Amino acid sequence: MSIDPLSATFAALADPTRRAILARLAKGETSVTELAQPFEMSLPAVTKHLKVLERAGLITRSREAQWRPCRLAPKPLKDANAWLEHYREFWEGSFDRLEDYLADLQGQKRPARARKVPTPKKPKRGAHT
Amino acid sequence: MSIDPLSATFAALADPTRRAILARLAKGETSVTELAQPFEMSLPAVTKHLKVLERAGLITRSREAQWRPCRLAPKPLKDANAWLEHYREFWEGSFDRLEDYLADLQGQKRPARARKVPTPKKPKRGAHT
DNA sequence: TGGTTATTTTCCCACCTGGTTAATTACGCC
DNA sequence: GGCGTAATTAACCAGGTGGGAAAATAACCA
Repeated sequence: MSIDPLSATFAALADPTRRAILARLAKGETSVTELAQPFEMSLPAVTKHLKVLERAGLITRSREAQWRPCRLAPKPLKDANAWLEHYREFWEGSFDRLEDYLADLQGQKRPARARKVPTPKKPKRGAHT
Repeated sequence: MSIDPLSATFAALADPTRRAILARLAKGETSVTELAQPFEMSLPAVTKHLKVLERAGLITRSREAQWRPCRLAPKPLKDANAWLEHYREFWEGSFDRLEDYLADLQGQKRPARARKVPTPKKPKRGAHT
């Protein structure tokens, strides 16, 4: 599995069953059986999902007699959000040089768009000193 | 692959290489070769990453002579953020009944925590009518 | 038409994932 | 100790993913 926590978090979130589990957990701590209730899958399958969530640090588990209740843990969600936040300016419409080539898109009939592609190493053939 | 877009998005974000590609793309559209530059991996490997990102709708590709420049697309990031936002109250410290059992955690020496586990089906044995 | 550059496709590999069923562990209770 | 409930582990399968090397495309240039 992924070494870095952020990858583990996103990987854990990349499954509808696990997201549903988190949604349910946001309403309060529950047992595995309770958690498995709304799904069509077997209990072991749910256990595996919980393990993924636990490895990602998204849930913590305690022991209460023979129950292992799960509780939502905030940190990974917070970290994931922090990463996304980093791009907020982007999806909200105002960017760095992004608006530059967005504007460019509008007027892509103009020959001015020639600078769009950085042309990384084209002139390497004879002038790369 | 995942049918639902959100899963596809999170799955795409669950890889450091792909996140690095997005970070680079946030600074401006570039070619595949340029994008592959900072990584140790082969060009085909990068192509595959781009395909994952494209399937998730995180990038769009155009054609500029023999280059297929990639551009960051905002929607999936926005949607992922919207999903996370849903939990913001949670990681920021004030929740529904969450604060209930968080407070409970603090005083877990008190026998009051007996209600912590919902005890889904325990009393079924003789008094479940 | 042939050459050069950019990128993708194909085929290969090892490994993780999501699911199954069957067996096993962990408690609490009587 | 033995039963019942909660949950996990084990073994297995299909399929996806991340990587590589080599070959194939695509588009421009001369």
